[in-house]
Amino acid sequence: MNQTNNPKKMFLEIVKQLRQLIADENVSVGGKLPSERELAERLQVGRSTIREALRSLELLGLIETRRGEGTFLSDYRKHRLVELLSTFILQESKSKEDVHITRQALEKDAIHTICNTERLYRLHIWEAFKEKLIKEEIVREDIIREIIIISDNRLGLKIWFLLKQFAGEPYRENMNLQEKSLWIQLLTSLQKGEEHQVFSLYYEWLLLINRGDV
Amino acid sequence: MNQTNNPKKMFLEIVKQLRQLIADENVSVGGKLPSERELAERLQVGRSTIREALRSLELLGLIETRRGEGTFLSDYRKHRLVELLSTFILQESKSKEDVHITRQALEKDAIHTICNTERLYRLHIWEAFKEKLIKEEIVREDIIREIIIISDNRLGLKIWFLLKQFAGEPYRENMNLQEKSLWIQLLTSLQKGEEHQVFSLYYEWLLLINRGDV
DNA sequence: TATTTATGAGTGGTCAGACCACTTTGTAAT
DNA sequence: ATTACAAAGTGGTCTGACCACTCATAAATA
Repeated sequence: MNQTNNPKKMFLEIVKQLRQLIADENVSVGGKLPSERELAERLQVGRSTIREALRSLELLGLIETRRGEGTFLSDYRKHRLVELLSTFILQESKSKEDVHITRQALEKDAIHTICNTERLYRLHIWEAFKEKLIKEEIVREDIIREIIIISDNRLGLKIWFLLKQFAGEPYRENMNLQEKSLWIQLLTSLQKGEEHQVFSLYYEWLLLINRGDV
Repeated sequence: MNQTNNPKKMFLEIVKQLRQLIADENVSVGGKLPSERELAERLQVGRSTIREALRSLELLGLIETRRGEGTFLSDYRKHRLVELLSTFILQESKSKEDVHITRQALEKDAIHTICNTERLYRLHIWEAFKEKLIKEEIVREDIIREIIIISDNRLGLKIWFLLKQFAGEPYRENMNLQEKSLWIQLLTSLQKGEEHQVFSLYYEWLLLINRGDV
């Protein structure tokens, strides 16, 4: 008969009302929500229904609960978009190559961004890694992460971080002399904003670390 | 004392176990999950705990429940992540900008890939849209999606699709003459593999559609 | 026999009450 | 004034009980 055979899903209604309540009472980030028992009474539903709604929001990372204390509105910047994305969507396209490509897309974009807009910060990269690079112990991850951080795309950083984990990349290996040399050149060019040269070196690096696999 | 004072969150554990169960028993899209009462017994927890986990997944749109019938695994493409998070999160402009940037990174990477490797398929793009573009009704989304599809990065496509929804972009608007003209040029260049020219036009297009905002 | 109707088992939806574990706070003993 | 203890408040979980609904089966009917 009707397209949605469930005209009412109480717990969904509660989710909506909770949002309303948060807005109305101006609950700020970190602020405390009414207790489950109080909410049950105020919204005229059973406590279990309230809990179903709260647990849903908790899975999304929108609220935080602490036993014995209460329920708190969490920083919405801590949402789990990416995590949930990876959990439920990334599984389908297990293709390792897709992960590679996507991750590299983010890396390249960060490089592009830095070369074209962030003159001030380009210095930081080189300064931050100069000594470590020349001396010894440093892993690729630290450099690349820093590059993406400086490009100031937090969402991209999150996704990149996940993809890195997911692919089980050899990102934590120590670099040999050849690779270090390459990175020194790359960072030098990056500092100068020589985009073309940076990408040239980046691709050279990709060939170097993928000398066997993929 | 400890940073995470909640070592166990049963309902989160159940969410995990449900995923495992779905994988183990090879429940396919549209397939039926065990009843709540059976799950409670099998996983050795109360029915209310099972329900909290199921309701969380339902809010995400990952499962579908029908009273009197049961619980079913729903098409993952129907998930609600985007709507939900956008209502809570997207108020912050920086997030929105991050979404823009990340999405564009994927688009640019697809263009790059096509220009450099997919000689054979470049023809398809032009052929596929030639008539529609010149004639009339076509939305941006169709073209860009096709480009990413041809670049053959399925993961990138999924993420792009999500970000597009998330940002509520004007992707479904019809294009005016100026925009169409731009795309015709762009696709022509793309077909020839003239990367530099394609990017030039791409950036021109970005300026065009963002002529007011961002 | 074929069709309709009634029944009951199974399922999700909701509620109420009971504990438990934990935190905070206030009070009483020192 | 400090410490120790008790009580209240909170989330976490379980149990049992209904309700509303769907579906398969059996019974009654044509």
